[in-house]
Amino acid sequence: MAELLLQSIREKVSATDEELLICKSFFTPKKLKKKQFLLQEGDVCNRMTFVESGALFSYATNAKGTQNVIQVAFEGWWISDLYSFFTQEPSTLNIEVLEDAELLMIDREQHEHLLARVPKYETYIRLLYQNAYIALQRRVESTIGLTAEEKYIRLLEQYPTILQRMPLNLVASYLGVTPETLSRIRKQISL
Amino acid sequence: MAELLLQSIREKVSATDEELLICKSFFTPKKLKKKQFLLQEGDVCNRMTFVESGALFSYATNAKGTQNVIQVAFEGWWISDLYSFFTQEPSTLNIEVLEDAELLMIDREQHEHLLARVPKYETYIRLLYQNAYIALQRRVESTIGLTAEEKYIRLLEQYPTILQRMPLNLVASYLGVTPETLSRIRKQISL
DNA sequence: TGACCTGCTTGACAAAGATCAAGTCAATTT
DNA sequence: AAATTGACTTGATCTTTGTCAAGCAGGTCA
Repeated sequence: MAELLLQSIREKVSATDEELLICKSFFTPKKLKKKQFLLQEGDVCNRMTFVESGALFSYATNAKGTQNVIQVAFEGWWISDLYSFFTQEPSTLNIEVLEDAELLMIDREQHEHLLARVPKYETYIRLLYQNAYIALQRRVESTIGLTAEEKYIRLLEQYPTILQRMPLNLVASYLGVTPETLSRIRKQISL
Repeated sequence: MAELLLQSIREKVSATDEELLICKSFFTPKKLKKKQFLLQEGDVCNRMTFVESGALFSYATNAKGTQNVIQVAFEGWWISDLYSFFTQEPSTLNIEVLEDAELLMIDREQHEHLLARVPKYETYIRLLYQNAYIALQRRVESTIGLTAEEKYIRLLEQYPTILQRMPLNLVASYLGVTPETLSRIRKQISL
């Protein structure tokens, strides 16, 4: 049940079968159903999670009570609140299941052990962060520099999957606009 | 001339003096004056840069021709266009000097060599990315979820330095608002 | 079957922020 | 000293987006 994780590691580093098996042994599987929570605001995030199948999303709730979608993770991606994970402070995020999911989880201690024991794992994690950072920076660029319509079009181009698998109110929240505005933008574009 | 870099490494990992010297030997120093460019849109970013002193900022230019500040790097921080650095595609960003700066630069080949030769360096880089990712995620959260005024106040709280060392039009651009709006917000708050 | 969600759309109106144009003040240039 | 430039502010107006209220279609539940 860790095919995707091992594949993800192999894509980024050249690990031996033995190293892969060691990695695998550090993870705990878990299944969650749609609408269940992997993390709730106020709790400490004590695991990093790899999505083997299904989909999850993380969001923050602002002063007005509106959800802001921070991240969406489909199969093959990781999700967690790294801030809470590393500081051990209570999280300000919720992580909710979007589609029934099979997960692989690793706690902080095991993560540290694995980093020390398998250098290839450290390289894998470094490359993960690197790519995640680059992707986020592009998101910041489009968030601060584009109109709602431009942001939507860019999302369509870059992550068409998101739109096929997420309800539009979450897409709106990911873009930082209201569902009404997104609805009007879509109408506008289709004409 | 690499005191800050070595200090930054020591803060994150326990490296021996020998390891630190090896790291240092892989970097090339360079000085740039205010308003000079470290990278121009269209060029490939072939170095990662550590700021020993001074300050730089990176920005993208959108369709309307407005600058969008992506990152600001004061002494002790890194700056580069990682997307271009790793893909070797032309950059869409400019990196400009905000205050006369002393830099330490490493090209991609040297970076790979150093990662392979000094495992502590890899750990250092991993932790850098990790922290940068966490910080960016918080920026995304405030960018999509808050009003202009709330964003400004949060910036004041989290990075008061930025406001003391950056002209307000760049702060506005960092926040994704016009200089006029920022000016009115500041007036509003001070009353 | 009917009541009830959920996801999405539409309309009227309000608010936030952008744009355009002008003006101030201090620092720099000539 | 006069002219220029850069950083910032102000006012009037326009555009974009948010808010509130309502409605609809499809799926689910009892």
